[in-house]
Amino acid sequence: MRYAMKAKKQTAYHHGDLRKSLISHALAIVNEEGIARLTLRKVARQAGVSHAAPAHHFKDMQGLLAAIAEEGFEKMERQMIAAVDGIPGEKSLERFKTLGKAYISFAVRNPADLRIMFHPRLVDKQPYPGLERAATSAFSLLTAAIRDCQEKKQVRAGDIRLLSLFAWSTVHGLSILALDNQLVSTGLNEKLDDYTEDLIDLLISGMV
Amino acid sequence: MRYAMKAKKQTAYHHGDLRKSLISHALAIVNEEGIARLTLRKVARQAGVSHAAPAHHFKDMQGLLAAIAEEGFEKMERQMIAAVDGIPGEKSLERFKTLGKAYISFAVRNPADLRIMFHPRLVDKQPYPGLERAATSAFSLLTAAIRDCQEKKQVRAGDIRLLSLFAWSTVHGLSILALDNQLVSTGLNEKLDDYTEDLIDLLISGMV
DNA sequence: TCGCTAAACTTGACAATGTCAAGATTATGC
DNA sequence: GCATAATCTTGACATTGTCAAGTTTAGCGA
Repeated sequence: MRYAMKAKKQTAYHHGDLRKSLISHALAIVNEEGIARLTLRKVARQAGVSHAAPAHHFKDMQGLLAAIAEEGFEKMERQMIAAVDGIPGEKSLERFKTLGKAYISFAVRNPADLRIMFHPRLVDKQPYPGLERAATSAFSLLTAAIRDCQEKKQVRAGDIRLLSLFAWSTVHGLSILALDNQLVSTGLNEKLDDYTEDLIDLLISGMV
Repeated sequence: MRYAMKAKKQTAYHHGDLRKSLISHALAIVNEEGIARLTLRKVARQAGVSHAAPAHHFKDMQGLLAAIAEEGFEKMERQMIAAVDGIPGEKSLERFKTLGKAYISFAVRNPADLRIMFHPRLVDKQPYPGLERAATSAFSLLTAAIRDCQEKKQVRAGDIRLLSLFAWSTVHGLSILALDNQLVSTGLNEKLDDYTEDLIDLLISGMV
């Protein structure tokens, strides 16, 4: 259905588009059972394929995670770009604010992606140049937006790295806390959107 | 050596203080090899004990993690309290700032603890009331400090939960990024202390 | 269309792991 | 000093990640 074009070529032996199938099944597992229960063999099983099949697309578990993370950063970047699409260039602060909200929005709506994107086993991205590129590229959206605000005097001057770090920490911190359900006990989860809005206002008032 | 008192009672069969030993070996493993390589059997091996021994102190892997996390939150809280110890009560903002720095300092100096404290498998703390208490208690230090600042008009009025969330997100976000070495590529790791200082100043300037 | 090479996938095996049940050893309180 | 509980061991089982070697299929040039 989803891979109709390839499905015609599909046989009992060749899957059609196993790579995509494995990735989407892996994401489903992480979403439904948590990342602790993600297993190479389970992914293979759900894709209807032998337990060693994934190794031919991703060398090992880490390879699978890296591939998912890379696509995750790309998805996030696309959504961030789409979010600021209609906003005119002179409204720098508005664009920055929207980027931050898009980051959190992506995190909350795609918890599985975020978990894998920041998985402990992927801290060292050097073995995966594609992943490294994707992560850097997404992050540089924030940096560029802040620099733009600085140039238009809408944000205080100063070390761009410090300001980026501040913004990233805040936005990433809220994301992690939110999708860890660390907020459930505080009753914030329901009004997350409101809080996100207010939080970013606080963030900005620290930067101007 | 370390457990000299108990060591006298130690025999070939009974360890002496296996619980503490297991915890410290687990932390060492996470520090040296990363949390992905933490294994119940390895911990048992390093403690010089059979592979099933840990089960008698912690029901399972999750139980071990919960115990370590609980002690981690307690350690963090103690260090945060110690950090503000000499600061007079009227310097509310100074106290809050110091708490934030202590949080990050603890995170960076005890990466293994922090990783376990916020381990995905411990998101649901309900099965571990001690852990839940310890976590809540540590977090409430921040909240109380902010409330105190509000009462002394050193921080803007408003929803205390929002401000706490903001502070926690920022501080926790920087901690996570720092100990994930997510900052290595930006070259910030060396000057982390300076950046921490500046970051919290930004944080506060968003809150006043 | 044939045939060959490489890609895609399977089968089988191995060591390691978490966890359980049952047994052995030691400490402790009465 | 003895019963009982706490502490630890032994052995076993299903499951996992990862190889190595074999099987099936696709793509492609002649």
